[in-house]
Amino acid sequence: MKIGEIAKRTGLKIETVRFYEAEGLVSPPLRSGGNYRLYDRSHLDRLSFIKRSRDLGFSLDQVRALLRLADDPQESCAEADTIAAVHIAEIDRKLADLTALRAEIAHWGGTCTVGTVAECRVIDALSH
Amino acid sequence: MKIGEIAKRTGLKIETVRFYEAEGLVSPPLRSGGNYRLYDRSHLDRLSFIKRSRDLGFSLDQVRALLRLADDPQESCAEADTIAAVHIAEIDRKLADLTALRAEIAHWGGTCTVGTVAECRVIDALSH
DNA sequence: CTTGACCCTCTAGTAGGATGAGGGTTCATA
DNA sequence: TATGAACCCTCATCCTACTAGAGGGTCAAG
Repeated sequence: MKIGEIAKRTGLKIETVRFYEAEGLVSPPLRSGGNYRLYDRSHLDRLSFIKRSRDLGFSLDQVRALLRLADDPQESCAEADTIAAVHIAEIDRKLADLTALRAEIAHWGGTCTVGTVAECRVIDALSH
Repeated sequence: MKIGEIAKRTGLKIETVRFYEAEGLVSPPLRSGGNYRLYDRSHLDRLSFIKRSRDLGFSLDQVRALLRLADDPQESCAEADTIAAVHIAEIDRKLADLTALRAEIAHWGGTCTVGTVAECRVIDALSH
């Protein structure tokens, strides 16, 4: 299949598929006579794996490591577990940060649409 | 005061202070005979405002808009309210995303440190 | 033979800085 | 007077993970 179809099937953009190839995350596919990339099932699997990992918030470096592991089924699962655990910890930290942020901004009280900036709670909160 | 001191007082890095100047968020300060930047109280206030806004997650473009408003106290508060409301909505969206993510990853079950990649729940979940 | 959909490479841009090279300044101390 | 440490300067390059655009080639249908 050509790049447009694999993009549609994986949910990636065409440019992103090419980008992943340039980054070495997928091997360069064969080319047609007209120099078009021709993908097969294994590319589809690999790109889907990447897409899914990215959707779950793993960084490209983490994806790289996960792919390396997935490529070698004899390898121990420990490293994959560690990557997942680190990622969960990151998510929890971000959740805590955002929750605190939301609380702080919400604490400013409702809107104050009627007044001028001079009495604006938003500007005031940022100034001190 | 020189850039090192204002950086320490605002909690910004020296490079970031210079970056904000290059971006037009703060006006260029006076220079000493030796070409050092010399800041005064107004710079300190402005940079603190920026730092606080950034810490609360506003983008530099949002900060720019907030600064413009803060500079003109006669202006209506409505725009500042809108910026804050948009930001809260963004935070809520991110919170929802991260919560869903966390649930999905947690759903993989605990770790599987003992096995090989072939039976690894992490790799398996990413493959399908 | 042309039109439109698709594909190619290469370059540059995005946010918000971080890092480093290669220098100049200031001030206290030897 | 020299010198060393701490501070400052500009300019260029790098980071993540793409995205957009220029300028062109390919292919099938009508």
